[in-house]
Amino acid sequence: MTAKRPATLHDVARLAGVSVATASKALNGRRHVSTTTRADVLQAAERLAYSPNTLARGLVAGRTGMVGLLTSDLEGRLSIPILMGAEDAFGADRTSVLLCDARGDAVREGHHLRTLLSRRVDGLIVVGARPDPRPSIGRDLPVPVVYAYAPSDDPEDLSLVSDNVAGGRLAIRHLTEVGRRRIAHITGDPSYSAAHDRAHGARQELAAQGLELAGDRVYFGAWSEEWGRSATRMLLARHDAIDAVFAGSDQIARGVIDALHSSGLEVPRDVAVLGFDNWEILAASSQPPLSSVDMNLKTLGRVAAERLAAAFDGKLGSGVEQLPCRLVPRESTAA
Amino acid sequence: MTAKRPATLHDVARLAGVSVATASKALNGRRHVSTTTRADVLQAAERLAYSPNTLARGLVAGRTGMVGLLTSDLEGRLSIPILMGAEDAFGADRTSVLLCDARGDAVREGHHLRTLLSRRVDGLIVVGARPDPRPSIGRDLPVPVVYAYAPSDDPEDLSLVSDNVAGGRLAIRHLTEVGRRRIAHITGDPSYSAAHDRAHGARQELAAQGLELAGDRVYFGAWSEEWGRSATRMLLARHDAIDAVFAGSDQIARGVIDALHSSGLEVPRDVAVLGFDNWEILAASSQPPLSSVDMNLKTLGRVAAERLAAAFDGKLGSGVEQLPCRLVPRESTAA
DNA sequence: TTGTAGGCGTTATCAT
DNA sequence: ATGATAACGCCTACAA
Repeated sequence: MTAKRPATLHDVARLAGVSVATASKALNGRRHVSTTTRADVLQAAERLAYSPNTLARGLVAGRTGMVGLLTSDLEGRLSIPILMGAEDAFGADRTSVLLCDARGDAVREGHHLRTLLSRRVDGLIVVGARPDPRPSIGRDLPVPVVYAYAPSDDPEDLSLVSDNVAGGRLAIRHLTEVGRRRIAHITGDPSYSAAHDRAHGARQELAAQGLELAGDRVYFGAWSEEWGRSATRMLLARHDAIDAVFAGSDQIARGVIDALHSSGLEVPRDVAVLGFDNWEILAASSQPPLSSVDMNLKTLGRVAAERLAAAFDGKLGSGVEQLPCRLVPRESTAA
Repeated sequence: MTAKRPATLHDVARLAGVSVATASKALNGRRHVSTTTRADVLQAAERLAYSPNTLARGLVAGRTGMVGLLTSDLEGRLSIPILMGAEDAFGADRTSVLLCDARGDAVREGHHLRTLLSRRVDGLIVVGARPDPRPSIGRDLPVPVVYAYAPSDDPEDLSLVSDNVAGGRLAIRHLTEVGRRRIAHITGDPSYSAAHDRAHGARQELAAQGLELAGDRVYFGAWSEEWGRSATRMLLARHDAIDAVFAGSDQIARGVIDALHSSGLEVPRDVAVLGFDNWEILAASSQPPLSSVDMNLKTLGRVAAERLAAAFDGKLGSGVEQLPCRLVPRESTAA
């Protein structure tokens, strides 16, 4: 409620009747402190509710224990899992995350970048809004930078992305494992490289199994339910014997399910539907619950943190590192 | 990429051939510095790409320019808008936000709290996962605390919440304005005070207009699509002449729409449907797009920041402050 | 107008 | 085992 100045090491030392140096050692568990002295100091700290000033500590250590998370993801759908993964990897007590939302605005991003650097963050994680290459935030920054989800367009930077090709393969493998053979692929905006990568992976796996893509082609369109619905209608109008749809996103998948139901088809009995993103709120509450490919964003965050931590002492790698996706089966593809 | 030590004020001063004190004054625009000296210093700073160390500055100023955002909201649906509002109010360059996710774990929350305090944040915003009173994080904290979305159970704390009663009234007013008279209310888990508040507001406004709740009672259940569906079926089984449903959440609303469609009813022609939360991803991609009551979370964040800023010099208020909701009309309630 | 000196809270070095 | 003391980078009296 009110403002009483927090106790300093000085206060603790004085109360314990020792010097600040001794108090510091005692509190940090360093050697060369007698057991009794240590106890005295600890007790004094306790009494004063002493909490070390991390700022001052950082000043001398040359490390702040903070990393910046620079995102353009307006809803937090990407940045929150990534943040959680990073927190897990760092250990929340040693490293805190400063979250800055650039809201897709380059000016604001530059602004946040300067602020973060002036706060002397130990490292930076840059999260893009879409999984395509994005402009690098610069080469000669004083701290290591890891790009997550959206890779940097500078090959010298280190980027961590989901392996969308493998994700596409994974999707088809799952559908064939549950016995489907006539699989169509409805996906989103063809200007997204991720759409092509997933489609490419799907084709690879189909070919490997001697199957062909149902519906004659990949249905590119938009990342929306509406596109899922209309593409499905187009697909059904061909009167192909479809028994599964691999959708490029969960939103599309919901549209697909919707259109299938409208046509009197049952999911998964007549047609299995598989989504992508595993956006919990959409996938779990879908009717039936939607199987989906999860991009392991939390792992992405964890690995980003690990790479940063490694870079704190040593050097950072470069290039694009692909991380595997994971399949989350629910009822929409039940056997 | 690599680690070259950032320039310090010392470096700038040396390059400009002045003392650090003069350099400091020049850079901070203080008086008693000759024009030429100032120019020299600025130029030196420019050449060295000098960026002041905010930590060191905070150490002497006694203010860090950081606030902690302690959340339990796993998806960021609440905390991200609140964070954005806070950023707007503070001005992102003066104040940064440390986001910590307690993941609904009291131990982790205490941990984060200690970390934030030891980082000497200037203030704290606590965001709960559900809009019911939550345990206070403590009375005698050294910094001002504002609770957002979920109020503190300690009346001495300052809490900012959405006015759910007014939200309920708003919902009914909108539905009657588009000509509906037989309005039912399907809402979520009755253990949520927000469910009762919204229902209460709805009843108030209905009474004020001389109307009665259709369906005989408020349908409490769960915050899920599934409940929306089954409640709607129950409702329709009564063969009342419903012409609108006010749903307690967007998820419920989607279930309602789904069940209405299954019964051959058209939205909004036969039955208008209004949601609550205005969760963009759900509301906008619904079929038809869902009108919804928005809790103005961004405003909540902005006001939280304002209250904190006011508390930095002066004292913080207490009690629960209710902020108005806003209606976002889409097609599901079109006239 | 400019520079010197002290202090913010901590840690680390080096005497004692 | 303990305690001065010097950093860390910055700001601000106060002196010159």
